[in-house]
Amino acid sequence: MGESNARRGRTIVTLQDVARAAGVHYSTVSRALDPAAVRRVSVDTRKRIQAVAKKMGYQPDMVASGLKKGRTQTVAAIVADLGNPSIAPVLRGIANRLEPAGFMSLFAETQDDSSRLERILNHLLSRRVDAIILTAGRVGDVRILRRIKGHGIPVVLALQDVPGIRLPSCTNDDLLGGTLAAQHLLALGHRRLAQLRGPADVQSLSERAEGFSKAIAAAGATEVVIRSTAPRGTAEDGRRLMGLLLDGKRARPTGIFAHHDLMALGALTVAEERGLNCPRDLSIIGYHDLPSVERLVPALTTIRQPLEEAGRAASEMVLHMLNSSTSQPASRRLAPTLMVRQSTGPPPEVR
Amino acid sequence: MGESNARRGRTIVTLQDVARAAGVHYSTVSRALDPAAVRRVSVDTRKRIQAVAKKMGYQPDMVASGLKKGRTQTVAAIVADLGNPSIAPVLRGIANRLEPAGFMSLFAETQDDSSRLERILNHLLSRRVDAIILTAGRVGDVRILRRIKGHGIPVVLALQDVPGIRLPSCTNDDLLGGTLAAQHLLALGHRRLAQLRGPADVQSLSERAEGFSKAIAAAGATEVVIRSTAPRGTAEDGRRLMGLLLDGKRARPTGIFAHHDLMALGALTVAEERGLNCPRDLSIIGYHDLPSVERLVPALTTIRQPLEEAGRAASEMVLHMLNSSTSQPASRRLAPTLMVRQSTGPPPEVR
DNA sequence: TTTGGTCTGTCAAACGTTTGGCTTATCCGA
DNA sequence: TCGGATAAGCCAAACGTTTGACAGACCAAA
Repeated sequence: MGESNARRGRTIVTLQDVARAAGVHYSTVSRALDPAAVRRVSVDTRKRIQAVAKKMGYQPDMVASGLKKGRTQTVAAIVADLGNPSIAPVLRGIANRLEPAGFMSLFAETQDDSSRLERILNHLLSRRVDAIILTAGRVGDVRILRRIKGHGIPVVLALQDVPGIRLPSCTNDDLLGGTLAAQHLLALGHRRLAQLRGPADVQSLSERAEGFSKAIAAAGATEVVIRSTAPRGTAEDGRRLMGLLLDGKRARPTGIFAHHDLMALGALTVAEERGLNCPRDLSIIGYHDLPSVERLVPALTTIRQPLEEAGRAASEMVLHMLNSSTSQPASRRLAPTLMVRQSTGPPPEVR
Repeated sequence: MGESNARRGRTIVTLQDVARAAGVHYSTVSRALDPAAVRRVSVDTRKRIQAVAKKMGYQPDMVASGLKKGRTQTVAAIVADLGNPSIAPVLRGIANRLEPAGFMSLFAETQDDSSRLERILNHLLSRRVDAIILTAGRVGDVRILRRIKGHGIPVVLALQDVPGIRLPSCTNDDLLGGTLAAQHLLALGHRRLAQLRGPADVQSLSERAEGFSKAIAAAGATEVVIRSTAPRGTAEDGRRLMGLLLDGKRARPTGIFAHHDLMALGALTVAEERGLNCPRDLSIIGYHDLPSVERLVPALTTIRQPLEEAGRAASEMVLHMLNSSTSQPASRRLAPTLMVRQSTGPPPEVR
């Protein structure tokens, strides 16, 4: 044995090696390098051993340590689609929060495939990751999650909720997002408003719609409703819905809330094509604050979600659960913020 | 001991447990479950053990296995910036190629921070990943890479090259990309061409420029060169450079090659602002084929890089190196393809 | 009956840590 | 000088696998 190391030319320095070089037992080396085990080794042997270890380039073997301790100082975040632009900031938030706490974050992608999710989870469990963060996926399989939860390691959700199982989660407050959009337009003086909806079966989107509609109703303004086939939330949908809206027989609304920046973009181009100026003739507000929309002409007013914060918050929950295995932390809803730019302004009748 | 498992309520089923239930020695269970160890256990005990293992929900412990075998069936891919839209397809290519070969892919992000890269590499090594793929990062620190390479595990580069160390890599042929752009415009009849350059210190970008210029020179056409301060490759840069180009005293070029789709977008808006129609008055070609540019008006002609293919190719190299530890595989350059859409057409003088 | 060979399966030693318990050595006060 | 406390470090048993060596059973050939 040890063959494979030798064959591959690895030069693994073990506790044994350091111990031999320092003239002590290897358990002493282990303790000398473990900040928690102070008092078991005198200050100067500790110093000496540390020096030797450093000189020899000793790196603790997390695999061996993991086997013994049952923990590996690793947290995995699983996402459905790495191409989703909302994801990178969340993962960054996770890594940046977890690293100072002594945990490495590793990421895996399910590609929206439930069987792949299962394989990933099995692998991670068998690699003894200390916790798992599931973020922004349509996770159909509650059964799998139940098994993981039963396994005893912390599982928290970020940017999503899974019905049918009680897991701490950290989501964006889409109700508030819709409300903010409405309040902004109302405050500018708009009285006829409309929304370009995304897919209704996504919970966060129906919350956006609800928040928007309620705020309008509360202010006594009117909402023009578009009847249409189910949208998917793309720029094309934005064009299509905006077309329907402008073709409608009712008085044209002046304030438009698109459920996604891309839809807002589509709507903007249609408006321009028809000779309507934004924000002079109508105001458009998007959702997500995609990286590019700030630099559009006109720069898009939109709702920004605190994505890094979501990752951080999820990590806090993980750390909490790792420390006190008893209580499950409460789920959190994060408040989005309104980014006011050039695509919204007072309606024509006010000026 | 075993405390931590119990305390956390984990129910880890070990070989021992299965062996007890099946009434055999645990090493027999190990062999019964190892497809490579056929012939060491009779076909019916094997069947029986497999059934018991399945019923008990046995999952092999990769940590223990990793400790014993020195391998963990895991490959890590390290990226600089997960927000880069080119990255997700590469990672997908990696995961999809490696999974059928029995390896799990895990991802980590350096956030373009060299010290973080070092921490990540140390962690991964000490977790005994079997290979590392570095993709699309500005990796300054050759020293670190040398150490990893000396460690004996396969390291391959995807979408980047690191000068100063010989590592197998898998990059896009930007020279060819530039050539394709030029040839397309020349074939349409354009004789006055220009490029909107990205940062010159990025090797791939200077290759694009070189491929473009050489093809033009070879065809005897003229290239209008823009003098400007260093661009960063954004939409603003596109606007700025296009502005300079249109303000120039020389005859306006009709074929424009932008080094990045975003620059092409910026250029397009400037052209429209000045009343120039694309593709009637001038043709614009971008680079990258970002997800959105297909649905622009006009849809952008651009160069697509085979990103998934890059991930796959890098994975092939890894597998090759894992199997035959002797030879280092040859680096590969992948050919980009031209995506012809509506933003290019024959120049005015030809029609 | 012995010899030799194939099949199955058991034994036990690793892999590199962590950690409770134990053995010394040292020091202090009586 | 002695008993006892404390400090410092050694010992060895885990953790859950993998795997070479070995043992017993069975069969065929001699």
